[in-house]
Amino acid sequence: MAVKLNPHVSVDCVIFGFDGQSLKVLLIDRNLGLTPEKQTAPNSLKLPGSMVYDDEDVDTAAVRVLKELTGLENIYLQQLKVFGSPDRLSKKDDLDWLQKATRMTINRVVTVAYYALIKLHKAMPCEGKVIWQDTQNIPELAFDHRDIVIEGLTALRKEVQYEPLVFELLPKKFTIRQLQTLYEIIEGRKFDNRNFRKSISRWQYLQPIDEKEKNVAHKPAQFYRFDKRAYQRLKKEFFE
Amino acid sequence: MAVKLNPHVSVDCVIFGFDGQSLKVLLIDRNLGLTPEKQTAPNSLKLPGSMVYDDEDVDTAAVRVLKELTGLENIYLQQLKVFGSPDRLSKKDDLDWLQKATRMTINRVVTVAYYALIKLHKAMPCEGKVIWQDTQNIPELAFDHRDIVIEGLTALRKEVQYEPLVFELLPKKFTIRQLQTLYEIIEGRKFDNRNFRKSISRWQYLQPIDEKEKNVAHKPAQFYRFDKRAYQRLKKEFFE
DNA sequence: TCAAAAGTGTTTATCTTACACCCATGG
DNA sequence: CCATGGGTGTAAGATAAACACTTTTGA
Repeated sequence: MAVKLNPHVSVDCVIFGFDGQSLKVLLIDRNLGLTPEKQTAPNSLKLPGSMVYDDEDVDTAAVRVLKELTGLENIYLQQLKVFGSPDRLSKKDDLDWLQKATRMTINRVVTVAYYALIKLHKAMPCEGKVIWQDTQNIPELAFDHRDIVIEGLTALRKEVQYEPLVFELLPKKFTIRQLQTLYEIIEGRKFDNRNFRKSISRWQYLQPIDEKEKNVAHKPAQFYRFDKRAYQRLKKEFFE
Repeated sequence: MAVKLNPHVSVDCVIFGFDGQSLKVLLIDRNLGLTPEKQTAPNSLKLPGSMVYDDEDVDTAAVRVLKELTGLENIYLQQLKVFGSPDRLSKKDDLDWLQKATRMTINRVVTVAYYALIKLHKAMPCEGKVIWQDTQNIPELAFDHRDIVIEGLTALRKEVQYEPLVFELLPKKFTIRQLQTLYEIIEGRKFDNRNFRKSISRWQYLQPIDEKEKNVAHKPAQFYRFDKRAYQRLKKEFFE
């Protein structure tokens, strides 16, 4: 076999956000700002991503993509899966776009997919350039990015059972109702509010703060915060 | 930035086996069969792996490595994690070995790690060429392979909680005691035998067969088998 | 005073844990 | 007949699930 054995390596990020009503995923529209004749048809939406630079750690590349796009650092970020099929670039439009965008001759890209959780209200720097797509309804996307998003949703649904990931999606202060709604959306089922409150009342790292809702036409809700230090301490104790 | 952006991509497999007493991981000794002056010092042990061929799916490369090494197909195989630090090849011995083994000039390799579960008694084809290392005691290995093994153990311990992976490690017919021992080793804790039997008695996919132990100096144990079809049917029903 | 969401307890069923003895076999 | 591991049940505590009314606020 004549070997070249050097595919390009990229990272792609499935970035989740929660706006209070639904779970969203961040997509980039390749056509924004282009004249119609230059636009890519028909699947112009893609995940944010980048080639991995020479001498750059793969995980670091994912952090860089997040930073460049949202301006945020210290974001919850996990490797999801490698998508390494040789026919990932089989759609001609995608391949053309990639060659133009990178100004390189590219035959193959192996991508490392990540998923990230952000506090949506904080990520405003990227406003205008991006689309927050509802996860209930993911359209066809560029490359195999729709598969990647679905894989990300599956991973999130699994992990949320064992890790307090929801607090990465909620604002710093939040109500029990917001917390419950988020769990309901991610898990795709409803909870009894009393039983929900009972179960979370055992979470010592969930702490009421000295503040309530204002200007609401009903009994104002107590705000809570996630005490990350307490969580890490309790977790450590548990493993001893 | 002057970009080359084309690291080599490899796969490495953490292959677990269970011999009835302990959990083992398969390692390759690079020095076997070499004269002393040609040997790599001092960490000659490595994980089985390969470069990903041009036009070869990354997952397929992992399947190929398993097939070439053990002769086995249809092995339980999962992506574990990508190890993509640029200084993975920082040990000079490792880099030298790699250049010789591949006959290529290589600066960087991004590897996709997998973990696999095999029925140890079946994997005899690879006898002699490999070492089955006890997972209680993983020595320093080539590259970052020790980190990869530890990551594999962590993933196995987590997954075994939610998926019936143990049956991939046990022979086709096995006793409840073997099953319990395997869980105890993987999870690193002891179970009460009565409570263990009670909990697994609910597993409809665990079926007694018409055979018992022979030639044992005590009451012979009942053999059981894992009914994969039943498991998949029950799992499907559960999600509806 | 009404509408709207917040917050609160009890009962029942299920699951988990702790614990001790008889059974079948080979030597 | 003895040594060895196989196999069995019960009671107490913890957890999960079902279910309805009062409270506080703004309009």
